[in-house]
Amino acid sequence: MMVESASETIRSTPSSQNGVGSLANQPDGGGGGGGGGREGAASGEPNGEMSPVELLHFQQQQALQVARQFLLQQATGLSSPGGNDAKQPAVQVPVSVAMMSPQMITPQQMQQILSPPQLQALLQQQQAIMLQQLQEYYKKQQEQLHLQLLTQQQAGKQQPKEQPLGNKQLAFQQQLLQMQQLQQQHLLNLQRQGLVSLQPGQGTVPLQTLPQAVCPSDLQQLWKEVTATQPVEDSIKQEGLDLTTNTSNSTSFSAAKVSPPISHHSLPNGQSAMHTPRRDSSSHEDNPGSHPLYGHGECKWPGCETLCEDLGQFVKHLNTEHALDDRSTAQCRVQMQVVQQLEIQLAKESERLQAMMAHLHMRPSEPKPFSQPLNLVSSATLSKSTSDTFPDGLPHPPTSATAPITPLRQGPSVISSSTLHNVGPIRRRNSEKFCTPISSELAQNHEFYKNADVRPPFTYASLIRQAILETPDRQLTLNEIYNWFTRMFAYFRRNTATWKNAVRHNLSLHKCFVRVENVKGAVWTVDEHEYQKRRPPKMTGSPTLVKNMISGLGYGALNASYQAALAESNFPLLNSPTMINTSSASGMLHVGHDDVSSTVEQVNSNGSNSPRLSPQQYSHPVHVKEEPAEAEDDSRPVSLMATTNQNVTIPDDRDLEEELPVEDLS
DNA sequence: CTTTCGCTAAACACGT
DNA sequence: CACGTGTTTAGCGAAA
Repeated sequence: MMVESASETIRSTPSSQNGVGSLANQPDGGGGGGGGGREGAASGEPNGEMSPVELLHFQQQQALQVARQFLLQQATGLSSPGGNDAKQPAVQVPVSVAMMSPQMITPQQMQQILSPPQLQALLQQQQAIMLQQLQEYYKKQQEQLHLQLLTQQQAGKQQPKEQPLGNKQLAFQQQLLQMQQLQQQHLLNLQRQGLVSLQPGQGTVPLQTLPQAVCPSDLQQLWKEVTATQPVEDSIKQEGLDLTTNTSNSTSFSAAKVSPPISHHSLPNGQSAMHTPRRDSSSHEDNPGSHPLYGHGECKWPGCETLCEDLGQFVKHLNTEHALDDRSTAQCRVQMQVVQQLEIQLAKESERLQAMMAHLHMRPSEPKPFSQPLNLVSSATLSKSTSDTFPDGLPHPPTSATAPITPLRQGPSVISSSTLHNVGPIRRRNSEKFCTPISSELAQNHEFYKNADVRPPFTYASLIRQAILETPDRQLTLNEIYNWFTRMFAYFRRNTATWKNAVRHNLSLHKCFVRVENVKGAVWTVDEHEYQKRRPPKMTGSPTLVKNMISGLGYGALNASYQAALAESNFPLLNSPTMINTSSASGMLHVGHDDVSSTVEQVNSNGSNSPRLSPQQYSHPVHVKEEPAEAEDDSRPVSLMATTNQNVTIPDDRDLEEELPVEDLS
């Protein structure tokens, strides 16, 4: 009797049991009380033990919150300060999209709705937006205060009598001061995230402590040096020029730039029309009459700052002063380096942010208890696993790092319906479906899963298999499997009891996992044959088969061998469905297409998924969502195209099966 | 509506 | 006895 409710009950209880979950979110629950007193904390409050990292996280979080509030206000039309909202409308769209939705959706949901890269993009976008808004807000506030102050002063002059006035003034000044302090602080925090674009002109902040990265002043310095240094031997010539074009936009540095491209579609709730890229700080580029290197009446060529009355003059200046010569190319190179550095920095910081978000948001503030139940993670495990992780992680810079160089990171752009479904409590089967491209998915996002506490969209079986296949000898002990899970997925660093049980359960339940006695115990191996067999349980031969295979089992059949091979080599490409989908990537496809094709269908229909994909395409699939009937139909044709080869193979699954088994232990 | 699938929970057996 | 490993059963929810 109890049993029945057990699962339900358990689900909810655990969270309380471990309590950790909720507490973790409000780290420093006590600190929370402290509220705004980060300064206090910094100066060594009671909990002076708070590690710098924690502090920083906390600060960041707060800064973000402030920004969010402000944005909400704006979105609500309460724009407080200045009445000149000329630009507001443009901003509002993104705001509503980027900010509001997160509010309505739990972070967790977001995680599940969006594919990792999307998430990344979204996060960054949000950050950028918030930062800009924040900056503007501060500016306005300051102006307003100044104004008020002035008014007061004047009033005071006219009626120089009571002290209340003096008091008022004082109050204002204090307010102003506070404002500035606050601003400084937030901006500082933001800088730490490497996202603020400080421009000499507009930065109100001293910014003495820019993290490790380049700070504007340094930059200027650098520029001067370069400029002074004159010609560099090996001028890059034309190529350099081209590069310039690419980088040019980065003049204003990351924040603003990074996000726009990533953009907004793919937002679950409303693909709210178009959003004008936020302008604010970088007004160029929206205005046809402007130039990325021209702003605020001066030339923005690094280290230049020459005043130009108008665009025409500027252009002239540009052509004369910054023509294609050694110096310019050298500067260009420097700029490239700068940008690169910033990108790296950005990647790092955003990764950190993700981790933070993942960590802080894990608890479902939702009525519906999610499967997320506990944060069992013993700190011990955590630290351990993380350390484990690092070695791996280090070599390759954060996923995002690689991407930024190109216009944007890989943009998955679309939300897979499957993912959408994930939203809820469980990701179950869809994972199954999508597990198909597991290796590729993993390959693409492993960095993400490693650090973000997101449940991977794969079944235990497929994960186990992946783990095993990844090893040279295709065999693992139970413990090694555990380790693989924790190493590869942040998600599995918690609730160990649960998922370990599930792993064991899967191992013994599925025939595809074979236990082999070994000298020093037992190891588990994968019987590919069984594995593939398993998927299409009922549909043998039937026409549906194909479809099922494609959708559900995808993986197994066709790619088995590919998979294996790929897996062996560390699941490098084998790129996902997406690619196909895109077809843009046609080049690479040949290898994986089998696999892909099988998967493609779904992908197409769902529209989503994936990860990497070519950015270009990205704009299209926007609306995806899930349109059952049509989507399917659509997808079909498409997949066919992609699949042609495949179809040839598919006709007889028998064949497939026979083929597959090839390399494993029979 | 039924079946299948995957997940979680839990009981139990065994060996160390 | 505690713990890890395996096996098995049961119930639930989602998808087919």
